[in-house]
Amino acid sequence: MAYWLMKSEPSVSGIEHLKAMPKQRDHWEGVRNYQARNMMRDQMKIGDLAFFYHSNCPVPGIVGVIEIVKEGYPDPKAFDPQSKYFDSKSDPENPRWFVVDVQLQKMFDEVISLQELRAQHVLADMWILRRGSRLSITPVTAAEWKYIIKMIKS
DNA sequence: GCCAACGTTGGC
DNA sequence: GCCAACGTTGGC
Repeated sequence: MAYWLMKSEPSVSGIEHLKAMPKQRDHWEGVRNYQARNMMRDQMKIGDLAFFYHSNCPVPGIVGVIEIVKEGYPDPKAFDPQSKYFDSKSDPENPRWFVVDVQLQKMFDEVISLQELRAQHVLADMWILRRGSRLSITPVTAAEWKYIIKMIKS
């Protein structure tokens, strides 16, 4: 079983949006980066857990835990000309973009902020904390996962 | 294949 | 809004 961190902008689709969905479940749409695509298409497995990260907002940080409940399949929005995620170069016969389905497992009472994460020296090598890191889906090690889980404020 | 120009991300 | 760091595009 693997661990991940998945970024989303709360103004576009934050954890509250997922919480409001039927069964608190939704597909993770709109990823248009090949590295992140490859992870969704090839590596994410049912039962994997991911941190839900809010980016580009007043207090960026980890706001909850989600579980992968359906493995990679073509992103339907890439074929929908009405969608902002439409990609004319994505051929249904050979899809370019993929999604996974996720389900909310835990929403934290308080955000574990980027600032707090940066203050933990043991997390210095974490992907999200590396300089210039922009990738929207990144792997998390088991050690990082365990450490961050202990930072949840109850 | 190189690389300049451009677009995007995302913290601050 | 600024801007550093990346990723993508397209001419050559």
